[in-house]
Amino acid sequence: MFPAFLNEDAETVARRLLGCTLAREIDGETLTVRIVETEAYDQLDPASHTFHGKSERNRAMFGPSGHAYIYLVYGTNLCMNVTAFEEGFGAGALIRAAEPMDMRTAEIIEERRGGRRIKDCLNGPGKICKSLGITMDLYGHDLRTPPLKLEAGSLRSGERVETTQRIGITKAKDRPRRFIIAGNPYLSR
DNA sequence: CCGCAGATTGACT
DNA sequence: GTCAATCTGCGGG
Repeated sequence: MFPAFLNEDAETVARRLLGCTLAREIDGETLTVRIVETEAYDQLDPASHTFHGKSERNRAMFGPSGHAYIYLVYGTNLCMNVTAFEEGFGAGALIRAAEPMDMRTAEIIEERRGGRRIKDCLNGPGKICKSLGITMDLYGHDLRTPPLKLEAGSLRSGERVETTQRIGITKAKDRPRRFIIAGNPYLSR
């Protein structure tokens, strides 16, 4: 089932994406991972790409919710956001870390990443895109449809959400807009 | 184990 | 020209 809360504000979406899954179809296989770390960004936030308004690069963030906003950072890394809120307002949640849902997914990712251990393949936004083969081809992709589908999910018993400062940014660093499943082994850093 | 610098593209307060 | 929502490899202890 596709999540029903994506029209909410960025913080709510980021928080509620924890436990949801992403199913990526690639090379005849389906890789399924579960989101364990996110960050909220929106138009009112100095650290957001949408802070200074719409541009060619960020236009997906201003579109309807539930689509992929993908961007290049540091010239070498791609990162993916799930767009949030309503069309016209630039908001989304950066997917920062995930865990594999099954052994097969873990094995294929390790192979795709040249034998690197699975625990070092999904613990960072750039690594997720690389491990799942997410490229600019999927810019603006509707996450209801293959080859990249977002599915609703929830926390398991005993799991709880923790809120912290964001990571890797220089502006508005202090804002507590990072959400994690506390203690999960696949968190970044 | 740790810390640091290089990579490499595109947007533009 | 500067700097970015990062990753990786390398060198030192």
